[in-house]
This record gives sequence, structure tokens and C-alpha cells, in this order.
Amino acid sequence: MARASTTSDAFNAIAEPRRRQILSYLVVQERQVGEIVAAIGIDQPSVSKHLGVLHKVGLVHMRRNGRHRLYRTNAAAIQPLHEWTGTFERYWKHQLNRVKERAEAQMSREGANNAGTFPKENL
Amino acid sequence: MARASTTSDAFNAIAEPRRRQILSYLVVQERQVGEIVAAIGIDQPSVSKHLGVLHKVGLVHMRRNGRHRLYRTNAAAIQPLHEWTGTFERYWKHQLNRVKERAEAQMSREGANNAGTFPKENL
DNA sequence: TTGACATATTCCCATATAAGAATGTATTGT
DNA sequence: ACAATACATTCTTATATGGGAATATGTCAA
Repeated sequence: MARASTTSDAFNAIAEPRRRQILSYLVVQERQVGEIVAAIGIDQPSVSKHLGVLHKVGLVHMRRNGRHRLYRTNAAAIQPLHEWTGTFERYWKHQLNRVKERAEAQMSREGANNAGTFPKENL
Repeated sequence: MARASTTSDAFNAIAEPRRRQILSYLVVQERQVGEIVAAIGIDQPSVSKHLGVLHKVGLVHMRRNGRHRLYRTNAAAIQPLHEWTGTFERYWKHQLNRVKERAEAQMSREGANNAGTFPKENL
């Protein structure tokens, strides 16, 4: 099997850095394609293609207005990704705690009789 | 240009569902490859390849122990993803608020003089 | 109608999968 | 040394990019 399509889900869609840029840009307010092209600095067909991917997985909404198309980020579609990554939060906090505890233990050991151990360049 | 490599960053690496499964499994505790194979239910070479991708982008740590290799999720490497998705949180909350406000306005309008509007099937 | 403008779509191509099969490598027990 | 165990790597193949160039589609304005 080949790699899953970029349009298969939000995880695949946001793997592309340009699409993340577009999402960040469009979350503040609705924009037409030309504005995105100017803001992101890539050519119009590429922007349209990225918007197509984002739209297909529901990460952006689109409405027509005359000859313009107005896109905006559908933030709600990002929430599941936030929740998935959030399931790891307690574990990275554990890691931080362990690092902090080691550091504090080290500090007190040094404070006892190792003052002045660091070379000046590190201060 | 082709699609970016799965090993180019964490966003690309987690796009694959099996790799997300593996990360969830390995975050609880260190495991050897054979355990992952049994738990996830895919063949050993595939697991090894997925582990290779995850390891290359720093999403898992590995240590050797005799003929075993013990892998565990490096939760800290997931934090940046959580933070990126978190930048959209205020926006999806806004959306929710708007939905809620509309619903509440609707309720009070109905409560005033439209009681009994819903068909029984919806209650 | 005829342009002009805003976007989308198609075609081409170099590149990168992911799964399956087969094989290679390292380590342990005897 | 040798067989068994635990993993990793290589090869093949069907499939899917993403960028660039060219072209098509849809809408407004005169």
C-alpha cells in the first residue's frame, strides 16, 4: 500500500507546512484566494490545490461571493488533533518533573561543597 | 516536488495511523518490538519500519538490552504539535459560543409561545 | 458580446511511500 | 561453533504526491 492520501484525514492534511501556514492565516478572518497568495507567497494554482485538500477534509469552509471565493479555517476540525496530542500531556509533564527533580538534587549536592565548580564561560 | 518525507518532522510521522497507535501504546511503558507486534497486530518488519520513522524524528527513544530493543514514546516531542493545535483553541471555543448563543436564543423564543413544537421522536 | 479578472483543473515528473516477501545481522544458550 | 531468537534492512510494486506550466471555468463590467 502507498502512503495514505493527504485528503484522507486532518492528520495527513496538516503534515504539509504550507497548509499549516494557510490554516493559521485563515483562522483570524475569512480571506479570498488572492489574499492568501499574496500573504503566503506561493503561486495561485498551488494555493488552490492546498485549499482543495483542506476543504475536502473539512479544515476550511468556503463560500462564493461573485467571482471571489472566501475561505476560513474551521477551527473545530482541529480540536480532535489537539485532543489526541493532549493524551500525552501527563507524560511529558512527568518527564519534565523527573528532569527538574534531578536538577534540584544536583543543585543541593553542589551547594553543599561544590560551589565554584562551573567554568566562568557557563555563567 | 514530491510530498515531504515521513521522517522530515513529527507532523509527517504521525500522519500514519499505525504510528499513532504505536505512540499511544509505548507512552505507558517501555516495550520490546515483539510486544508491539503482538499488541498492534501487524507484521514485525512493518513495526520495525514504523519504529525507524518514529525514532528518526525523535518521537520514540530506544535502548538495547541483549537481543531486545526497548522502545518508549518521547512524549516531549509531541508537545510542539499540541501547542500548534492549541493556537486554534480560542477560535473553536468562539464557534461553540456562537452555536450555544444561537441555541439559547432559539430556546427562549420557543419557550415564549412555541412549546410543543418538536415532534415526539426528537424528545 | 467581449474582455478582464479570480480561481480551479489538468498534465508532467521526480520523489516517496507502505505493505509483503525475502534476507541480513546481532546476541544468547548449549 | 551452531542453532535459535529478536530485529533490521533490502527489494519490489502500486499509488500518491507537490510544484510548475498551461489551460479551463465562472463571473462581472462596459
